[in-house]
Amino acid sequence: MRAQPTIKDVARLAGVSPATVSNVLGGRRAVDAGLAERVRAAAAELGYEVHRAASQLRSGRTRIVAMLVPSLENPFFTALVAAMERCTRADGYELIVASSGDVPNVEASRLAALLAWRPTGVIVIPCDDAFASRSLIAAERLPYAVVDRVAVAGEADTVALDNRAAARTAAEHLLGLGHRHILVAASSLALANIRERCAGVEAALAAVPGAVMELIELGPTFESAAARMAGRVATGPLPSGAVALTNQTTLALLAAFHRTGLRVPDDVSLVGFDDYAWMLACSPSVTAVRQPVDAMATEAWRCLLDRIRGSEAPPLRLALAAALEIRQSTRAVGALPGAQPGQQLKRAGARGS
Amino acid sequence: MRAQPTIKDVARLAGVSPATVSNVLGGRRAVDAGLAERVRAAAAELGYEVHRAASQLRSGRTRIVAMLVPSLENPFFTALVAAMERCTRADGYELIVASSGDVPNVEASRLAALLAWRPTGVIVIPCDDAFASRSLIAAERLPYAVVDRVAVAGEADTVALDNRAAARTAAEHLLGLGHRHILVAASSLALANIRERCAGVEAALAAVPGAVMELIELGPTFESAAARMAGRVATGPLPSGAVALTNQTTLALLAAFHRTGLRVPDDVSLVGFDDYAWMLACSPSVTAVRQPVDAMATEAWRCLLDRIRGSEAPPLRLALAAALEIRQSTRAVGALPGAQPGQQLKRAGARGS
DNA sequence: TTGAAAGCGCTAACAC
DNA sequence: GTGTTAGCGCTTTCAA
Repeated sequence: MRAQPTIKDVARLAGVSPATVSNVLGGRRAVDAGLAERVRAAAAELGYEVHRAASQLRSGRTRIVAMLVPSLENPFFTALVAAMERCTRADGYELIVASSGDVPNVEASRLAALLAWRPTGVIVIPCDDAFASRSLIAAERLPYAVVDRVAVAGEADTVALDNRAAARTAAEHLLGLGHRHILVAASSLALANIRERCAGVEAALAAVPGAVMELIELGPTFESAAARMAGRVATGPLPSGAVALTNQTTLALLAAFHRTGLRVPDDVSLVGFDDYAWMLACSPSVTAVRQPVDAMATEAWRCLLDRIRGSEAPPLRLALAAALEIRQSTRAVGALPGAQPGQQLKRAGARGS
Repeated sequence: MRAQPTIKDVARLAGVSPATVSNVLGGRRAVDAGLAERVRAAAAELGYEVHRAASQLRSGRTRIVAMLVPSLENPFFTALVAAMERCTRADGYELIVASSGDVPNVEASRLAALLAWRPTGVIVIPCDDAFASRSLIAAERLPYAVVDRVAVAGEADTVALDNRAAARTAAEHLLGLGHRHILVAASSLALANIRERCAGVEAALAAVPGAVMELIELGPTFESAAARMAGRVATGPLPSGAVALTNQTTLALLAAFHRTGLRVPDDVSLVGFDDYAWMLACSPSVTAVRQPVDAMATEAWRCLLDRIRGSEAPPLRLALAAALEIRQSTRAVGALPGAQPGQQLKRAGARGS
C-alpha cells in the first residue's frame, strides 16, 4: 500500500501552490490556462486522485447520494438501483447503497450507516408504511425522496407507480376476457402500495355486476408464498383468473400452479406484476404489468436534485403509469385450449401529479 | 441540514476529553467502565455518529471494500453483491459497488472512482480476460480478489466456479439421456470461464463415441442473443439437446424455442446455467447448473481479509463445485412426450485447490 | 487510565 | 489570478 501522491506533490511538480491545484481540479475559480495545463500534466504524471475524505472534511460537502432498498435480491429493486446509479453519476454524484432486509431495526441501522457518509441526499424504499427511520433523515434536515412504497403524505417528495390504475387495468383485462371470479395474490397488505393495487382490482370489479374477488396474502418470501398458495389450491376450486401484485407473488402463483398440475392459461389465466425477460421466454409467456423503472429513477433523482439545489416547493407526489404487456398466460373464458391471444399492448393509468 | 454533533459535543456532555470518547467508541484503548458508560449515553443522547471522512483522514485507515461488477442488472452479479455485503458487514467493513457495463474504459474509470474512496481491499469481476485495470489496483499495492471471471494466473487470489466440471456434468446428464448431438450456447468466447465451460462439454463428449457438439456464440445481451438463436433455428434442424452456459443464454434459448414453436423437452432438451426461482416456477421447470454464490462470496472475502491482515501467501486459486438441479426440461431421447423425469440431484465437480 | 496537542489532505477566506 | 494560512473532526502520539 504505497503512499499516494497528495495535492502538495502535484503543486511542487507543477511549481504552483496547493490552492491553485485545487482550483484547477475542482474548477471553482478561474485559473490561467497555461498553469492549468501544467497542473493537469503533473496530476496525470503522478496518478493523483483527490482524497475524498480530506476534500469532504474541509469543504463540508460531499457528492454522495445514499439509497436504501429492502433487498438486493429482488430484481425490481436492483433495476431501480442500477437506473438510479446512471442518474446520479450523470450529474457527478456517487451512489452508495444498503439494504434493509425488510426489517425496521435493520433499516434504522443501515440508514444510520449510510448517513455516516454524510450524503447530500437520500433515496429510500422503506420496509413499511410507518417508515419510522425517516426521523433519522429528518433530524439532519437532509433532502430525501421516497420511492415505490409510498404511504402517508409526509414532508418528502414521493415517486411511485399509479398502483390503483395499474391493477385496475390488469383486472379489466381479465374481465374483458370474461373472467368473473378473480384471485388477487398480495405479498403483504401491510404495505399501502399493495392495498392500492387491491383497491384498483376492486374498482374494476365494482363496474361489472357479478364479478367477485378472492384475496390471498402470501407473505414476502417466494418459497413460503408458493407453499401457501399450493395449500390454497388444495382446498378447493380456484377462480378462473388471477392477478399477482408483485414479482414474487407472480412466481409463487406460477410455482404453485405448476406443482399442483394446474395449466396456465387452460385452467387459470394469470396476470403477473413487473416485467422480466423470463416472463417473455417461458411458456406460456406471462401477461404482466410493467413498471416504468427508468422513469421512476429519473423522476426521483430530479426531485432530489431540485431539493439539493434548495427548492422549497411543497412536496411532490408523482404517480407513474404502468403498461400492460398482454401475452399468453391470459385467455378468454371458454376459449379452446391452445387458442393464442393476439399480441397487444395496452397502456394503463395516467401521469399523476 | 443542521450541523451534526461532533466528538467534542459528546466529550463536553460526558465531561471527558475527545480522546476518551474516541477510545470508547473505537475500542482501541481500555477505558474505565463508568466513563465508558457516560460516554455511550452522551453519544446516544446526541445521536452522534463518527464522521467517516475525518476518522479516515486522521487514521489513514478505512473499513471500506470496493466491489466492481460488470452489471447490476444480471441476477448472478447482484446475488454475489448481496452475499458479499453480508460477508463484509459481518466483519465491520462497508461495501461500495460500481458497475462497468462490460466496457473496459468504463471499468477503468469506475475503478478509479472506487479507489478514490481509499478502500482497504477490492473485489472484482472483470469485464474481460485481460483486466487491464488491474494495474490501477496494483499501483496502490491494494489487496484484491478476482471472482467468477478468472483468466490468466496473476498475483491476486481468484475464486471461481469449477467451470469445466460444472459444464461436463451438464453434458453428461444429456449424454446419459441418450442425446448425442448437443448445442452449446455461449455468451462470449472471449471470456476464459466460458471457454472452460465449453471445454467441459467437450471433455464429456470425447468420452462417448459419435457424440458431437455444435457451438453458437450469442453475445452478451438477451435480446440480440434471442434473435440470433431464433435465426439459427430457422436455418435447419437443431441438436436434440442444448446446454446454455450463462443465465442470459438460458433465457435466450428458451425465448428462441418459444418464438419458433419448438417444445421443451419434446423437441429439445435444455440444461440452463445458474438457478433462479423462475426456473422452478415455469413450465417445464428448467434443469440447471446451480452456482454456489454464497460460497463464492464467502471464500473471496476470506481471501481478501487474509490479505488485508497481511498474508503474504502465494496467490490462491479456488474453484468451487456446482450442483446440477435436474427438472423437467431434459428428457431421454425417444421418451414419450409427457414423461416426467424423477426429481434427482447430482453434484458436479470438486472443491478446488 | 486520561488529557492536551498535533496533524492527516484538502479547500475557503483572505491578502496580495 | 495566485499564494498564504487556518482549520474541518477525528485519532494518535506524548505527557501526566
